[in-house]
Amino acid sequence: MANRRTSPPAVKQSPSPASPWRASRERVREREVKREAVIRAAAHAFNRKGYHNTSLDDIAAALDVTKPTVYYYVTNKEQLLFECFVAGVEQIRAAFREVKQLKVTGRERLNGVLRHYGEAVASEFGWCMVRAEEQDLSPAMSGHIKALKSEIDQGIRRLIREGVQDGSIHPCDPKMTAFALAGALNWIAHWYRENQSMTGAEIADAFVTIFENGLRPRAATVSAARRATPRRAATSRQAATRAGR
Amino acid sequence: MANRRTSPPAVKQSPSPASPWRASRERVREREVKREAVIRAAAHAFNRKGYHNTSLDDIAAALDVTKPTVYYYVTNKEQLLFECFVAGVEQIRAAFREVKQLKVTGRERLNGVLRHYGEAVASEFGWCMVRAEEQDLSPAMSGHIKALKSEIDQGIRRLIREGVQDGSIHPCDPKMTAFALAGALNWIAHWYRENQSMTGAEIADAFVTIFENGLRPRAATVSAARRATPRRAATSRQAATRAGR
DNA sequence: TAAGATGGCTACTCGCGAGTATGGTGGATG
DNA sequence: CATCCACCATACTCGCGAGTAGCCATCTTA
Repeated sequence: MANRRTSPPAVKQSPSPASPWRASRERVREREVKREAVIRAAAHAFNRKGYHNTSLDDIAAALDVTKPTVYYYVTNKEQLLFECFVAGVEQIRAAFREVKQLKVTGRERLNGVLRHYGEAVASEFGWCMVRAEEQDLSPAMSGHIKALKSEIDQGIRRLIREGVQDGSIHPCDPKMTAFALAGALNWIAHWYRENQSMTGAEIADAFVTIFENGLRPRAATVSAARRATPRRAATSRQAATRAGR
Repeated sequence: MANRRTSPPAVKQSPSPASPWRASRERVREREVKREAVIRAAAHAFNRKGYHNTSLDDIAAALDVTKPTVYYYVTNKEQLLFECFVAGVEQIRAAFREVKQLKVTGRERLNGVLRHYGEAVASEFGWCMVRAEEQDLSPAMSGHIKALKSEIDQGIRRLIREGVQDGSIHPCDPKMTAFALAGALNWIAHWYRENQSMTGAEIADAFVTIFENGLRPRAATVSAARRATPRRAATSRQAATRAGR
């Protein structure tokens, strides 16, 4: 029941071009594409108008189809929200896995996760991930969501503890600090919209810099000269995180 | 239409104890008490179950009355949310007024506001203040709310700028910093519930400390010794904030 | 070309919840 | 005592939106 992706392993190469299975596999793939389009349309609508103010007719209209068509791909509205949530959270879990490899200080690993976290929140699934309310979902799915959220929270706390241990993070209460950091990033979903002057990555960078420094002025080590080139940290990061640019 | 409190100036002393107006004034006062009880009950319900999952029958039941009674005191559900929002936001505006008097550094004034802010978010109206969605309200009220939110945002940015100017705050982008700080505090409304191990004030204190220090370790000035007595700031503050430092 | 599978649409049901019409009670006022 | 008003309940209306029943078109496979 949980896994409805009944598609076979689905190798990419087609050994016999005229295989009678080709058309069938093509159909399965197209179905999955359409299904994902429904999820994305839902995320987009939830983003703009909120979960409760979005009807399935709205979502269907955005796809130029009718409501029963949407129900052909998902079982109900609740599941739609859940899938959006999972899509968003998966980006963050990936960030944790990625960072786990690196052998740097705890603070740097934490920063890496926070940057991905911020980007994910600013992405199209950010709203759903952040604002999926337990009250809006059945107990079963609410449990799933709470577990996933807790996993992320614990992961952040762990990174904080490790950073404090290795001296790269100022001594602090891991629980409260995790709440503060995650809260600031989560809130991005409330005010950020595409077509803003900054990208999600830029905002995440800015936040990480703020968290690092704190409000109280620093000694001369990091002087005001840093403000002129705040992108320094960013550029050195780009190569590390997403193997690119 | 906007101001429905038609009660007269309502002086407290009653010159003629047997005045024929006494009963009338008493009634007006009782009506206001009941009206506020409705608002509080609504805030409580919104807090627990969310705005959309709370029916006016729920609110009425919590007060042991019926729905028409609720409608006798408020015009509609939307106004109910709006009043809760205003009640929450008023606490924060009060914090700004209070802090305006003090002649201390910008950072200290900012901290004062942030502490009140955090307390307000953790209070019973916190949820409504933080989560009043523009989409759930009519354009008119949505405009009101946006204006009030913007006022607070601008106030925080101003304090940050002043702190940077007087050297009490590390140079930073006021806009992004304000978003980060307010976001972290706003998020408290999502996870904090009464009967928690910490009070709202304690959480606000913890957050302010985290913001001040930042993640990167500080020089010996503020050493790990601070961690042993994190409540120091709290107790010394209690007398300060309410009734003025 | 027949038979089935797949995908989609039209046209419903149905419950929930916001908001209301109307009537009754009890206390203050003449 | 008659009346009026404040307050509250019973018993509705009514629209919206989630979810469904059942039919039609098209494509696949034999």
